[in-house]
Amino acid sequence: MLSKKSQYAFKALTYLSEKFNEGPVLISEIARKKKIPLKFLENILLELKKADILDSKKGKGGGYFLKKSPEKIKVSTVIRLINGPISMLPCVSLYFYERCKNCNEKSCGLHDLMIQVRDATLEIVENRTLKDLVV
Amino acid sequence: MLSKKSQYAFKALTYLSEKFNEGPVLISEIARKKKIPLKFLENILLELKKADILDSKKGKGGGYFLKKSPEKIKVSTVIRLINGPISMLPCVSLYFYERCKNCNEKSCGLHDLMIQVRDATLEIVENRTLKDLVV
DNA sequence: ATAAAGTCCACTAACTTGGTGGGGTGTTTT
DNA sequence: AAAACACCCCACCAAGTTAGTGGACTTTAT
Repeated sequence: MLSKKSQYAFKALTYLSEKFNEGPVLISEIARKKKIPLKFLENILLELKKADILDSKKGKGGGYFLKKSPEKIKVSTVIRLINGPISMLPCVSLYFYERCKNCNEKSCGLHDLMIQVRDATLEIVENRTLKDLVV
Repeated sequence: MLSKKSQYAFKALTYLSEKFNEGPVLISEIARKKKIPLKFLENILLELKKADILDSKKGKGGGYFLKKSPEKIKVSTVIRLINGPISMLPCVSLYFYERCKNCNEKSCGLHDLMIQVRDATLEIVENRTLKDLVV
């Protein structure tokens, strides 16, 4: 399941996608419009900034804005950043791989199955962007 | 991600699938062969029994065994029982549904996307059984 | 200078995960 | 009948994660 943090991140990013190219948006505005706890949102946006997804401007007239256009930001990128692995097992993860102890991956039925699940999921989230979230 | 508990459950169930129709298997045997902490495994097997997946026999010659044949036990059933929801959002879950507050499901881009992910995942885990985990 | 707005650090309550310990209950064998 | 066997059940625990909060600091515009 996606954490609340991830859901907040997507809400905020969707909002910023709608306002893309309209200049900086206040954290407080996003928090109010999307009903996200202000201080928590602060952390989230900062994290997205450090990951090069958002940029910000301080002082009057400042705020947050998308660093790239919405169709260039993949859903999978946001999930991995805020939520963590997309795979259901570490031994099957592309970005968070850890080998299975007590299970040789060559002959593990669960391993093979979870690769299929991973690929089916990636097929979707790697090919959708913030643009697709705006309806 | 699947919890360690879920991974243990699948290891144990795979082992019991291999020994299907060979009579009861000791918890301690499963624990030793699959390297699962004994007491933890006890809890897991009991839970699987209460869910009608396993059955058990007490006293000498006792142990655990599959209640149905391996090809009748779906992977999805086990995941839902031990791990919880398969969906990435509560508002998209078939078995653990909770409505989204602050997000009308009619017009939520993330909602629609996560339905696609859910269906792609279900397509796999609903159509695989314990039999498929034995290689 | 002052106010606006993001940055950073540290802390916390509640919950979940991954266990462990010990006694109780039912079955089989002797 | 009693001992041995093996599952059943309850309660507890440490560590980590989640979902925040509070307060001081820095940068920028006017």
